[in-house]
Amino acid sequence: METGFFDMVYQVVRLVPQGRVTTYGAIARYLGSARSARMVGWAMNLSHSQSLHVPAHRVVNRNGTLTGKHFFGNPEQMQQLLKNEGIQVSNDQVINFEKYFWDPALELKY
DNA sequence: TGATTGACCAACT
DNA sequence: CAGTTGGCCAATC
Repeated sequence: METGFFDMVYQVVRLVPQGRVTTYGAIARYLGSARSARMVGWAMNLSHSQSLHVPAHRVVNRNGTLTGKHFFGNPEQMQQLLKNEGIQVSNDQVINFEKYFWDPALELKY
């Protein structure tokens, strides 16, 4: 098996608990500070195209902004999914982002 | 096959 | 304070 960066990204994102969110940078940092957060967004782009079960709506940028909302069926889809998990979103930003933030480096630690 | 780009982030100018 | 640049990996042109 090729242990590509993308595969690891998918693994981590899949482990994000419901009602929690993480960031591109946090994932990238968790996999190795030498990596870059750009790839995480790339992986998400591919994940939507392919039939991978990745909750991309739980991944936002470090500011808590829904940068990838436009990549869902409808831009409202991402916000609705988060809201459905009990996360309030206003103006494309997660309310109390720090509170819902799930850092793999802290929570996962593997 | 080389160059470009892409859902980011932090540092620098 | 806003715009630019470097970094990193993989896919697309």
